[in-house]
Amino acid sequence: MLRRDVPRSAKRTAAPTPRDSARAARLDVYRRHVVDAAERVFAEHGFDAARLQDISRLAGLSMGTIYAVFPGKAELLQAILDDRGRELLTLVQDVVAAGRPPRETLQELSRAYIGYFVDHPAFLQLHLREGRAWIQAPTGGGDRRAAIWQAIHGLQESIFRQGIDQGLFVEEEPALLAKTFSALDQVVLADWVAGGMREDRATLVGRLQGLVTRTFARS
Amino acid sequence: MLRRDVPRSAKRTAAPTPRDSARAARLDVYRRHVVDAAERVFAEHGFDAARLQDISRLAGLSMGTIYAVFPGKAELLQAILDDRGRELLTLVQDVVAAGRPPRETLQELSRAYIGYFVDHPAFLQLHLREGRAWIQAPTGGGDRRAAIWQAIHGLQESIFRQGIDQGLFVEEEPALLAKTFSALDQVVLADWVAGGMREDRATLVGRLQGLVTRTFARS
Amino acid sequence: MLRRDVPRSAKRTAAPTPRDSARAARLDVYRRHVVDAAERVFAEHGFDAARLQDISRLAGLSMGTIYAVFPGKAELLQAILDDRGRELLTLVQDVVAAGRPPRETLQELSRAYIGYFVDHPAFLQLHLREGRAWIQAPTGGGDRRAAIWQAIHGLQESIFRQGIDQGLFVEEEPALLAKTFSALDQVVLADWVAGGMREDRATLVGRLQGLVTRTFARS
Amino acid sequence: MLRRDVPRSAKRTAAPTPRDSARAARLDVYRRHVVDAAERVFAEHGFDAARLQDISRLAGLSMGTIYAVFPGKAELLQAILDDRGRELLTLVQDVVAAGRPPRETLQELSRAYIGYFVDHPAFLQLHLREGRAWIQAPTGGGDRRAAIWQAIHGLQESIFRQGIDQGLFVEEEPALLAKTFSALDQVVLADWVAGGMREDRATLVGRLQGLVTRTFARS
DNA sequence: GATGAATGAGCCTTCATTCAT
DNA sequence: GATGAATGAAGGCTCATTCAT
Repeated sequence: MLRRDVPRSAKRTAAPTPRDSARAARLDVYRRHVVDAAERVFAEHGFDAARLQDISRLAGLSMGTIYAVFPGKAELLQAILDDRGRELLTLVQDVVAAGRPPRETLQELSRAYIGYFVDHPAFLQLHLREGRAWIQAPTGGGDRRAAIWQAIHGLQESIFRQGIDQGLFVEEEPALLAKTFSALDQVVLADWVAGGMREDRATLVGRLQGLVTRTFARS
Repeated sequence: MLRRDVPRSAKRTAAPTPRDSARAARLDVYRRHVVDAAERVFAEHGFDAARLQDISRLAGLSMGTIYAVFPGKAELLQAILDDRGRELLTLVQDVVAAGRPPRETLQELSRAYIGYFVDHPAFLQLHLREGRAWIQAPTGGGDRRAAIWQAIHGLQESIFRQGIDQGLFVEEEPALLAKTFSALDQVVLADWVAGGMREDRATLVGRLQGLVTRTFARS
Repeated sequence: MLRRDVPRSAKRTAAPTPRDSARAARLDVYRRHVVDAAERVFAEHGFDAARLQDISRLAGLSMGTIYAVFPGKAELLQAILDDRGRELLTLVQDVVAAGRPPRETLQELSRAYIGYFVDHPAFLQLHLREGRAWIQAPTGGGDRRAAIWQAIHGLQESIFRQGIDQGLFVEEEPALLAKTFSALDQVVLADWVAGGMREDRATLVGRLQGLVTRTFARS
Repeated sequence: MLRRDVPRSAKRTAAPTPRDSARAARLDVYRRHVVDAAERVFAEHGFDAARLQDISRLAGLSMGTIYAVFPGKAELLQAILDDRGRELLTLVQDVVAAGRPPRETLQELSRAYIGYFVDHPAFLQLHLREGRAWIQAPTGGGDRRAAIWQAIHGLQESIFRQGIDQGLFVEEEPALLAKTFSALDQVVLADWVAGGMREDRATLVGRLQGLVTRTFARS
C-alpha cells in the first residue's frame, strides 16, 4: 500500500516512532559489532594493513552494513579512538570529581587507567600502535581525537597544579607532568603486553603507582 | 642456463678484488643516500603512506638501485631504525664506558639522547611515529630492531642496577626503569616537536635531566 | 515448504476474482508512481548514475514494491520509454487518422510533438539523454523500444509517401525523411532545453513548423 | 652511479634532452593506443558499462600504463571526444577557409563530415551514444567538450549568416540552422549505422547533401 | 651496472537486488 | 502484501616490485 500521508506528522520531531527507535537500536548494535571487530583487526595488523573484508567477516556483517554505519575506513578508526577516548575521559572526570587530595587522586587515576586498558586489551594494543594523539600539540580542537586527549590532560594538569601549589609535587610545567603520567602509564602497559600479559591487574596498578609516586611526589 | 662451474670460487673468501671493494663502496654510498631519503619521507608521511617513488626521487636514485640495496620497503624502514639504533647504542656504550658514577652517567645519557635526536629531527619524527620497538618484549633476538633496543636497555639496566645497589636509585625492576627512562625521553622530545621545535638543546637537556633525577633518584 | 497441490488452479484462467482485480489495480497504481519517479530521477542523473534508492524515496514506495512491479533497473527505463513511446504513437495515429492533406498533417504533427514534450519536460530530458531508439535499425521487433519508434516512423513515412506521390514533398527515401523529422524535432527541443526552457509552446511550434516546411516541402 | 649533478642544467628549459623526447614519444604512442582501445570499448558498451580492464586488455597495456597517461576514466572519454572534436574543428576550419560561396561550402562540409565519420566508425558509434555536447547550451566555455562544438557551430553559423545575407538560405536563427545541420548529419549517419553500414561513402554524401540543400536553400 | 617505465595484484567503496519480518 | 535493511559482487585506482634497455 502507498505510504500513508502522515497524519502523525505532528509527532515527527516529538517522540520517535517505534520504528525509528528500533532502527536506531539496530544500527547501534551493528555499530558496536563493527567497532569491536575493527578494534581487534586494527590492533592485530595496524590501521593500514587491516582489510575491511576481515572486519566484515569478524563482525559477521556485510560490507554494505559497515558502510551503512561508517562513511569509511578512516572514520572507523576515528570512531574507535573516539569512543574509547571518551570513556577514558569519563573515567578521569569521575576520579577528579571525587575531590580527593592530589596524591590520592593520582593513585586512583593510576588504578583507573590500568583497569581500563586491562579490560580492553585490543584497544590497548591499538592505542600502543596508533595512539599518538596524546603527544600532539594543542591544535585548538581541530582534531577531535587530539581534543579528547587535551581534555584528559587538562584534567590531569589541574591535579598536578593543585599538588604543586600544596607543595606535594615537583615543580615542573603541569602540561609536561601530565604527558609524563601518560608515558609512565604506557610504559607499564607496554611492558605488560610485551611480557605476554601475565601479571594481574593489581601488580600493574602497584607498579604504576610506584613509578608515579617516585616521579611526581616531592620528597 | 648452464650452471657455471665456479673456478674462481677460491677467491670468494680470499681478499676482495679492487673491483669488489669498489662495488661495495658504491653500494654503500647508495645505501646511505637511500636511507637518508627514506628517513625523511617516512618521517613526513609515515611508513604506509610513504611512496618508494618519492624516496627514489629525493635520493636521486632509480627504483632499481633502491632494490639493489634493499629487498623491499619493509627492510628499508628496518635499515633506518637499525642504523640509528646502532648509533644510539654506540652513544650509550660510550657514556657507560666512561665509568662515571650512576647519577652522573644518567645525566650524561640524557644529554646524549637529546643531542642525538635534536641532531636528527627526521629520525626523531620517524621514531615517534613508528618506533615502538623499545616497548617490545625481549623476543630472544628474532627481531633485530628489538634486539638493539634490548641492548640499549640492557646497558641502561646495568646503570640502574648499580645505582640501586649503591642506594642511589629507587628500588624497582631495572628493566622497567630503563623503559621509563626512554618514556621520559620521548615525552620531552614529543613535547618539543608538538610545540614547534622552538626550545634549544640545553633547555631540553635540562628538562629531561630534571625529570630523570626526580623519577629515579632516591631522596 | 511442502508444495501445495493447487486445487484452485481451475480458477486461474477463469474470470478474475474481485481480489485479483483489486490486486491488479493496486499494482497499476504502484507502477505509475514508480514510473513517474524513475522518469524524473533518470532525467536528472541519467540512467547509469540514477540510484534505485532515490527512485524509491521519490515514489514513496519501498524497494520491494519497485521490484514487485519491475524485474530490474533496465526494465524500468524500458517501461518509461515504452509508455511514453506508446502515448506518442497514439498521438501520431490520431493526427494521421484525421486524414488531412500531407502538409497539414505534418504541421499538426509538429504541434502535437512539441506539445507532448513541453507537457512532459522530465521525459524530454530523458529522451534527449537516453533516447537513441529512433535512430536504431529496424531489428524486426526484437526490441520493443525500437519497435514503437518503427511504428511511429512507419506512420510518418506513410504521410511522406503520400506527399511525395502528390508532388508536395521532396523526393527522398520516406524512411530517411521520417528520421529527419524526428531530428528536427529534437533540435528545436534540445535548443529550448539548453536555453533554459524560456520560450513558450507556440514559439517552438512555429519554429519547428518553419523548419519542417523548408526541409520537406517541394517548392 | 649517482645521478650526475647536472652540468647541463643550463639546457633544462631549452632543448629537451633525447631522453625526454623519447619519453614523450613513448607516452604519445601509449596515449594513442589507449585512446583507440577506449574508443572502441566505449563505442561498444557505452561509457558507464565499459570496464577499464577491457580497455587495458584491448590496448595491450597494463592498468598502470593507462593511469600513467590519463588521470581516470572520465578523462579518457573526455580525451577521445576532445581529440576527435578538434580534428572535426580543423576539418571545418579548412573548409571554411577555402572561402567558397556558402552553398558550395555547405556541400563541402557535408562531404567532410561524412568522410570523417566513415573513416572513424568507432568514434561514430561513440558520438551517437554519448555525444550530446552539440546540443548543449553555450555555457561560456566551462566545458571543453562543449567549447569545441561551440567553435564548430560558430563557424557553421558564419556560413549560414553569409548565405542568409546573400539571400541564398532560409531566414532563420543561424545558431538553430547550425544545430539542424548537425542533426541532419546525425540522421544520415545513424541511419547508415542502423542499416549495417552497407552504403558507400558517396551515397551518404549525396544523401546528406540532398537533405542539406532542401533544408537550407532558399528556393 | 643503473635506470625508470611497466606491471598487475589488491583494496575500498557503491548500489542493484533479495528476503526475513 | 509491503517493507527497507542487508547483501556482496564488481570495478576504479594505487603503488610495491620487476626487468628490458
